[in-house]
Amino acid sequence: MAGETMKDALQTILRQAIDCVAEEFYQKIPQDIGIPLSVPPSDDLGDYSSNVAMLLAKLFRTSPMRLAEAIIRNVKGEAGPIAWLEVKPPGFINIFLSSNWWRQRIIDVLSMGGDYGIAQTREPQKVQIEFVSANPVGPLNVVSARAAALGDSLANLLSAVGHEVQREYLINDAGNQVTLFGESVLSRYFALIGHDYPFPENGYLGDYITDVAEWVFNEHGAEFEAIEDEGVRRRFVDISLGRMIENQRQTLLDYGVVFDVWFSERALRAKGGPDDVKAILKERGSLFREDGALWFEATKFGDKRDRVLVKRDGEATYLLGDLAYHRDKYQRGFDLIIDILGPDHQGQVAGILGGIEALGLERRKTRVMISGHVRLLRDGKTLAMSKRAGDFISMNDLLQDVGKDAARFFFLLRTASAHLDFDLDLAKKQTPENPVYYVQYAHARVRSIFRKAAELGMDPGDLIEADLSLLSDDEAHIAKRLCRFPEMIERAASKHEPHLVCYYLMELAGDFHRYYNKTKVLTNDPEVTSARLALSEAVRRVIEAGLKIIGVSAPDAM
RNA sequence: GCGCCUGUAGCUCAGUUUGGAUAGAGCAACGGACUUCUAAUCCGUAGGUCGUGCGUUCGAGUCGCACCAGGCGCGCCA
Repeated sequence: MAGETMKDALQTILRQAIDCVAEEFYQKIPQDIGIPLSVPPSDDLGDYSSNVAMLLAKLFRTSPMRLAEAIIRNVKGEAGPIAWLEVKPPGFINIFLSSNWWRQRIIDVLSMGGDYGIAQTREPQKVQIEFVSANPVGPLNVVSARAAALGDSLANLLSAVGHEVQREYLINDAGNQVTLFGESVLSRYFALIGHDYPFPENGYLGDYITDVAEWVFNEHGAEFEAIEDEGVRRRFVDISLGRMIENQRQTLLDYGVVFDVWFSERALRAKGGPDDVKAILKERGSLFREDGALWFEATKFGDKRDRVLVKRDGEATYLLGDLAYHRDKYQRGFDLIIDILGPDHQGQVAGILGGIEALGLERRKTRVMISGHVRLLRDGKTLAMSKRAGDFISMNDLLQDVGKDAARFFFLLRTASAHLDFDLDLAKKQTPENPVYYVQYAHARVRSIFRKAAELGMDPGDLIEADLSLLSDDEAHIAKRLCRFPEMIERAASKHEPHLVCYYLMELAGDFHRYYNKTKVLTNDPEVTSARLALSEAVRRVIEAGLKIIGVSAPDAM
């Protein structure tokens, strides 16, 4: 069923039935009606359920119950997976799939290998996701860690449903903060080579500045002594900056995140990006001068106030650079541009989107997501952090402390925009309170069963050949969950909500843990054992696939 | 003041996009299960004015309006 989920199939079947009923009632139904399908609250209400009769009753001038009855009379599903249908007041159509059909789906999982849940969408899009994009003047912090988990998982999800995804990191390598960073490092560096150099006002105080200075000194010695020379100074700053960027890249790599493009803002400026934006906006009549500054008439494009693009001193503002950047993205031909911004950037969203529109670009191609605040808790208390003073928990510290798997999983446990309390003690605990281990343990348990089987000299044979009809209804219930994996992936991808993956995995792991405690997989009956091993292996593969999407490892043993 | 986010069990949160059936999970509490493929697990008990009010609807945690509470953002900073 590559590319088509169970839901799609059922919708088609219902649609056909409704068309038949429409003829019966001499009614035309609009083409664009959707057929809502949901999973009912309990198993005795069916495997899927639709309220479509309640929605169409008025149109058909009949009661929801009568319409629902008429629809199920017209369902032709003899050969299909539908076992029977029921109508329940006030007009639900409940669909029961045959238990045997569910069991057979285990084969799908096993035969599709790592591709289970990976479907081709109807319209593959070229998508760009830009995230993290932290200033290269310091180590990444925990907010970046959250954005990284979010962006990378979302990218994985969108790829999984067939989009072509590019991960991009914008390097803010132009501007004041870079100068300030350079001066800060320079001061430490000069101390190392035995000279005085004033530490800049509002300079960066963190230890990492000294680390960078030491690194430069170790690599290049006193080579930058002649700092008065503009060329020497520029090289010093570039080298220091490069070191910092490399540091960030390494941290992200440790986190399992690899960017396809590292986009330099400086290069964009050199290409004249900001000038082009000014020219276009001027031509379109969206600029004006006031108080010696150049303004963009953002209020005409949905912003609540106008925005400065070029300051009185001739310097470009952040917004101008960002508009140039977005224009560049549009020129690169993406169908969808996703920006994941930190919570402190929410104030500029209206300006960016307004500017995009003012440039004559399709505003709706850009989707801005705000990744929420992160508050770290230790011993039940909030950790205060100050970046300028260099007193904060970096992303590196976090990875050292709780590890990549716990960090990524915890960040995805909340919806993207909500504030998040990250309990460092909990994330470290190797106890059932910690959901990461719960899921990983289920995976390791399956591996363990197979190890045991081998130890006992059992030959499970080719699992695809297993006689799945030997499985019980309890086991079919797990197969149902497996079938919903592709639906969940599609939903998570289209809604841009990677956290759904975590919740699905916790439920599937729960199913398996319960099963494991209740049922022995390895038995004296080779046929039953094979069938149970097939189910277990299918569970393992789905857990592995789900964990892969959120960038968490699937251990063989714990 | 304006904008964004949040308010669901003692705690941390799903569920709100597209209204639907007895509102879910984990933790904490209490009581149980290890001669067993890993007890990092499982079984059971208990726990709720879905912030408040009004409205729309056959039906509202979900939609609309108003209000209350908390967080954040509102620069010719990035």
